[in-house]
Amino acid sequence: MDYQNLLDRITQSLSALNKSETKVALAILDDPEAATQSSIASLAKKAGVSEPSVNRFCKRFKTAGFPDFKIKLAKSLVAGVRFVNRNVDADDGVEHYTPKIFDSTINDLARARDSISHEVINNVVDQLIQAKRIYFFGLGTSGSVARDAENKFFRFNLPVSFHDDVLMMRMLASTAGPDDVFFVISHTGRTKEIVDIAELALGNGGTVVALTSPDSPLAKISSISLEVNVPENTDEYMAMTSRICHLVILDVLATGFTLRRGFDFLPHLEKIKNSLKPTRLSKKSV
Amino acid sequence: MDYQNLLDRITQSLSALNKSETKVALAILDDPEAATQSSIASLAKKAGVSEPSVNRFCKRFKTAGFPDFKIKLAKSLVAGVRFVNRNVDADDGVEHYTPKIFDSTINDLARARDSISHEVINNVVDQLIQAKRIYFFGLGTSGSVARDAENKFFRFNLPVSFHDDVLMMRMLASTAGPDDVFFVISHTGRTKEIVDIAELALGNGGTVVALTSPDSPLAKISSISLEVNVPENTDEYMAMTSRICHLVILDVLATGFTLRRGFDFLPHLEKIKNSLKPTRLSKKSV
DNA sequence: CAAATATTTCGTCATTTTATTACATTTTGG
DNA sequence: CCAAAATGTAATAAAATGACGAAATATTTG
Repeated sequence: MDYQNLLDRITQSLSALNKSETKVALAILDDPEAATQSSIASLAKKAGVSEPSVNRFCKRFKTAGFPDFKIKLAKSLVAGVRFVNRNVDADDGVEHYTPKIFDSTINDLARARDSISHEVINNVVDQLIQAKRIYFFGLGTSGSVARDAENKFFRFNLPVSFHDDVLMMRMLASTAGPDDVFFVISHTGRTKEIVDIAELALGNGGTVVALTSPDSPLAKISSISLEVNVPENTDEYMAMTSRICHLVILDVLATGFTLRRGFDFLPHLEKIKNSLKPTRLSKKSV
Repeated sequence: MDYQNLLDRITQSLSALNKSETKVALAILDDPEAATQSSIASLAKKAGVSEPSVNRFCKRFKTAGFPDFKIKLAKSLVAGVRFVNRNVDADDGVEHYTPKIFDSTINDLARARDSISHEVINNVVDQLIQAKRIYFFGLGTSGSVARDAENKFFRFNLPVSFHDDVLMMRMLASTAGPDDVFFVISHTGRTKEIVDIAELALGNGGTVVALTSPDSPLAKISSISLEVNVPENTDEYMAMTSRICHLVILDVLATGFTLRRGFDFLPHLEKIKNSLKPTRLSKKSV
């Protein structure tokens, strides 16, 4: 799926266009909203070119024709989903940086959604279903992701734990068995300790599922790796969105898990829900 | 502009449609993306109705005609605006539930982006800037969010800690001072213990910032409350997206913090980055 | 309750609008 | 002045819409 915004592509290639194409481009950029509403004839008239010129313009941008072009254009016009230039500037006020951060997160999620391998997800769900025991490992930010995962999978009545302590990880990895799944989370996939521990677990017959970036050392050695390609943000201001993607992927896995196990697990989930009720203030009180 | 999503409107009015209109609606909902690509003829065929029926359907939804309808539909399909029918069904395969979960998360983020108060964010950033000490509190899932927050704010060279242990929380709250900010995270905002602790901290002169749902007991008593309205998911399969929103809001706050403090902090961030380098495997190795 | 009538729903077909293709002409650059 | 690219003209094809009437459904009335 093309997540490169059409409107931006037009702007960017303005200089590379020939005479009539430029006319068309300007006519569109002048009022893109109007362009999505008009017929090829009226746009041609506005641009001062012939209808086939407009048509050729559309094909130049790899769209099937004018109607298809209009649809792609309309999509790129939707409020609040500008995929470009969403970096925070030093002089941004709160009303600028807030939507920018949301948008860049949304953007990365959309990317992850379209690039994730369904087959791998299925395989990982298989592994989790078969596991007698699941360990979630992560350091730093990924530690929080691992902690969240524990919280989630714990509800499935499975022996599951999370660890953000390399010594514990090492000990557990060294006693790994064939029924143990080590779910190792690492944004970079190149933290020495983590890679070592994964290798240790593998060496002892455990299964290592990695949630990390493509082609990283961790991804390479793991039994299965869920690879998320989130562009590294060199920008100091920028949030690390990879952890958000990781969390959502864990949601996906948990869902896959529930679906596979079938409805027999719902009562169990209900029990956990109920166990929390006494700790809540009722909606009416206070 | 109509910010009521077309796809949404179709789903909602499903019950009010007559026979052939229902057929058209189902054909569209089955694969909205495909619908935006097809001609009136092919859609009519897929729905098993005549072409004018499709046309009438379009006009029923206050669009000029089929082409206009397709454009409005396309807009409602853009990432972050898929408000509809994204609940996981029991018979969904991996290729269905994966995008659904991503989409519903994206959707909630877009909602949060548009509903969050910039003024409140500014106020919270003010509080964080002034704070001599920041405590992030959270239980369960929100504990992971708090942990992530600690990780993030720690980089600002501030005394900051996270706690997911109610006893610790209580002790810290009971020794609260005017320079202490208690950043309390709770999805529901109605966990007794948490509300008690917040009140304790307030009583001792501390500032309580809540990240929770609107009108909850916690929101009501806190000094400032960042309210996120994420629709409660009754669906057992569904992921809890509120924590994702919370994380992004913390990213926003961290960004606001950095911007406010100015560039003097960048060297400090650089130092932390460098401190992690020796733990990484180089890109070339392995 | 049934027949008659009105109303809504929906398809057929003709018409119009819109987009595309093939080809001719013009322009541009060497 | 020729070759190649760019652009327009006109014919064609495709798509969408409108007018109309038949069928189905609902409503009234005897």
